Amino acid sequence: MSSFYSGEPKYLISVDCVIFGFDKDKLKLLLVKRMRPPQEGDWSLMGGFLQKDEQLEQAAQRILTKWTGLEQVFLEQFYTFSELDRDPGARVISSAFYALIKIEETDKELTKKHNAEWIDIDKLPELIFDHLRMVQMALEIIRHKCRFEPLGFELLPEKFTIPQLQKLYEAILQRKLDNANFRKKILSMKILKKLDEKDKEFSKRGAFYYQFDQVKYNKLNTSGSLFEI
Amino acid sequence: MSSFYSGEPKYLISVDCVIFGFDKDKLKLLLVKRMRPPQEGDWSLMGGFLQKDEQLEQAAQRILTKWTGLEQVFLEQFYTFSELDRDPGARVISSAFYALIKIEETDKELTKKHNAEWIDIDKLPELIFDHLRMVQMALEIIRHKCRFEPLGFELLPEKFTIPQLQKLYEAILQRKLDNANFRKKILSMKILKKLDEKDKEFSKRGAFYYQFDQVKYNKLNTSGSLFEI
DNA sequence: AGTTTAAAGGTAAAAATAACCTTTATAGAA
DNA sequence: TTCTATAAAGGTTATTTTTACCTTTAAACT
Repeated sequence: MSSFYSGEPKYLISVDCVIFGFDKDKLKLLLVKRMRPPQEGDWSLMGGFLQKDEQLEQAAQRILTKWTGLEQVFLEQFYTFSELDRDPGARVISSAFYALIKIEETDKELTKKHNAEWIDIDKLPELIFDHLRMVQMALEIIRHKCRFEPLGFELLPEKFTIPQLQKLYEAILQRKLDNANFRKKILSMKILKKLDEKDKEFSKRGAFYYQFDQVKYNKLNTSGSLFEI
Repeated sequence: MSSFYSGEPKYLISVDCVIFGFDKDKLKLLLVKRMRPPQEGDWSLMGGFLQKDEQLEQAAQRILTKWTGLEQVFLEQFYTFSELDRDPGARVISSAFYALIKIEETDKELTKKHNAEWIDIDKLPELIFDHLRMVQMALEIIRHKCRFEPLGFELLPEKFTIPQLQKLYEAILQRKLDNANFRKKILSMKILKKLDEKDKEFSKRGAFYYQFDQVKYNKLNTSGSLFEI
């Protein structure tokens, strides 16, 4: 049956991952200093070639795990790049994914071992190939998407405070939000579970910890009304 | 330099196009009855293999032109499908695009010659491979996207009436809209140019024709305020 | 001239948003 | 022990937006 396709060209396919994290009120990106040619010493996203027994999503997961130790994280394909000369080494079609992860859950040893570093989103170094374009496209998408889907919680620890959540949205959306109105809005959705424990790191009074309630969110979502910041 | 990549597997890459049109108040899809194996006689999206000298976007445009005669239309990549057995004939990675086109501008001869037909979106036949999944994903995306970007105008003739535009949005969003409120909203954006010509096909009074004003839209867009239905 | 119909314009209640102000809990200083 | 400073959290009000629904209008056809 494959004879119908004989004669058609074949291509190398790679997967590149734009990995976002949040730390100290800043949106960060996990980048790696290439330890091997081509362009040894330059910064790049983490990537790898699609293997015969896997699909793109699995390859992306494999790469993410290799660099962070994490499994089961928010990981989505967003575009496949195919410019003829995007990789000067060969014609490589690259499917790009973005991941939103909780930095504190990553395997620091692994990150260090692979020469990867968390870089502030507005202090990016030069990146190889079309990786900067990938980052920009991913940013644009999550900036839009975070307003309609509960992405924010993917970047925070299991337990977080409302002010922390607000800081995260301010970092993603690049603008100040009114704290009273933000609190009202997020609490009115009834998708957070209040814990009776406080975080006193940032204030004397302390801020209550909350947890995202996936079950309540699913109900909200299927009932038609939707999450919106 | 390509020696760094030697030993990595290569794949067939195809492009599939989900082509949307709008006619008689119905959202439609251009589908084709396969004239050659595999699965001869079955319905499918229009597709083709990525050629050596082109990138995915160009391949999609080539395929679109082949079946409709159109160039310069709204065409966007939305996902790359890579399930191991998605095509029983061989391992084929397929990048899927959706197109929004004005049916009346298509080359009817060409469509007919290639055995393609416009099918009502809620009367879809069985589709080969994972093409139904592609259609569903594309639908989901344009349903969301049409609320924030002026996609609608891509599906209507250059000149259209407000009631026509409303019918289109009702078809995409699958719900009735209040005609007075719809009119107010769309006109308040000031992105339409009123012509002094009426369409009297659907009412005795007749409805004024309007044109989408891309320049005004760009101003609206860059000035921060945004299109929203 | 009267009837019918969709287009187009208008209005008022309700809901959501935005701006801003007040109170509260607590650590650390006085 | 009391005072002070600060961020958290709650409250108030004006403004804007949305929603539902009603009225008028233009033109074809009786």
